[in-house]
Amino acid sequence: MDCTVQNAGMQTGRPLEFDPQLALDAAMGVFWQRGFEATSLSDLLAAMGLSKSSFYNAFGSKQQLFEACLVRFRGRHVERMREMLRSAASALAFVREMLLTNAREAREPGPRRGCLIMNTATEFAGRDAAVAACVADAARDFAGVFRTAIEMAREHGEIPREADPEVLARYLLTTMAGLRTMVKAGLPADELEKVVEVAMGALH
Amino acid sequence: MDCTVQNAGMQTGRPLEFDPQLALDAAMGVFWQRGFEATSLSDLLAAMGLSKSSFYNAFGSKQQLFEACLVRFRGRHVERMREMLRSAASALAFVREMLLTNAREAREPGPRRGCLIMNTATEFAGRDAAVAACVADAARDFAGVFRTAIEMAREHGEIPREADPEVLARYLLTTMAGLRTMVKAGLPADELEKVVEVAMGALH
DNA sequence: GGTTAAATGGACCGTACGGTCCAAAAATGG
DNA sequence: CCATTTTTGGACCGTACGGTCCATTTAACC
Repeated sequence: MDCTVQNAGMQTGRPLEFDPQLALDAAMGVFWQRGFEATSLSDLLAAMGLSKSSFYNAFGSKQQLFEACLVRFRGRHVERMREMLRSAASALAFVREMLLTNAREAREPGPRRGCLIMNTATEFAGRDAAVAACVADAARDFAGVFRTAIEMAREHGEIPREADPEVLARYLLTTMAGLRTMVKAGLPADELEKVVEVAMGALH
Repeated sequence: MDCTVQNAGMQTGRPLEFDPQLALDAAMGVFWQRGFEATSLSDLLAAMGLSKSSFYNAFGSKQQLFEACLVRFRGRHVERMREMLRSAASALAFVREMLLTNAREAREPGPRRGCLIMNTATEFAGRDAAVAACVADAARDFAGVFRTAIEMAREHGEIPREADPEVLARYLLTTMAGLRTMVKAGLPADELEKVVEVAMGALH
């Protein structure tokens, strides 16, 4: 990130040999799967394909990299949510699909990663203010998309007019976080899908 | 634990100088607050007031101690839930109170610990089978109490007769986990209390 | 008070951690 | 092909990790 900015202005000399964005993605994957504490520097170097020097040149420190990953994750997933909302048959259909997507991680074969933001809220947010801020920002963004969906649903009469979009949005975010936790706790996907239907019942 | 069992049979020689249960409680507190990875052996020794030798004599290893803490936490909190249910004005009142208790952690001044079981599900359960089993067992117990409450509520006509207690119980557990995550993410208590009311709406 | 069994403090183990530093290599612009 | 600028690998830093070991102390039983 730093280096990108530096090089943007005027560069002579050897250009970067790796793609910082790609390296960031790789790092994000590791953090996502293992969390901050359990991820060692070597884990990161291996995943990113960097030497230690390049790593510190480009990303500063483990924690700075982590924060960059949080920001990247947030941006990417908020965008994905917005796309889902745009292409959904209805606002409520989007909400259901969103929750189901979370529940269905339990069906995937590999390890359960959950959501990087929620994982971080649980593991790390209490100990570092900067990280806590990243998490809070991301949570606000996610809730914002839900809020938009709720407002749309209200316009279309899918949910009662007196519903409070802000509260319902936070409720949906809460449910999402809960689903991810239950996936990690080992509940099977089909039971979580039933839970989603119950959760949807709170909207009308 | 080991030593307790050993000593139970027939002991001559010096008796234990610390209370294993108390030490276990102290360790649980540290793990609860910081998680497994972020808790160092010295943290544990300081909190438990033990020397390294006594620690390993009595508890085997950091991870064995952690699993013992999980079991203890589970037992204690399931019992606490059962008590709450017993002394509640109604089954639904218990459910509401339970969720509100989780939401209100956001109002407490100190650091947010969440629920040791949920924290562990998020941080650690994916990496160790024994720990995952502890988490799954605890989740089943918690859900069991909710299930009992739902069945009682159904008997008393507080919720529709056609409700599925098993699914609703899992829904409540999911909501609980979500609330704890949102507390850690920094949402204020009064907003989470509104979320609880929305969540209760899914029961009827 | 001797014997015995267990707990105790503290030295010690190798390893891995996150992070720094530097000399050498390499790719661009002129 | 030279000069410049940056990357690069790898040596190196001190620290802390989780865990082992042992000589000593301690308390209970006879």
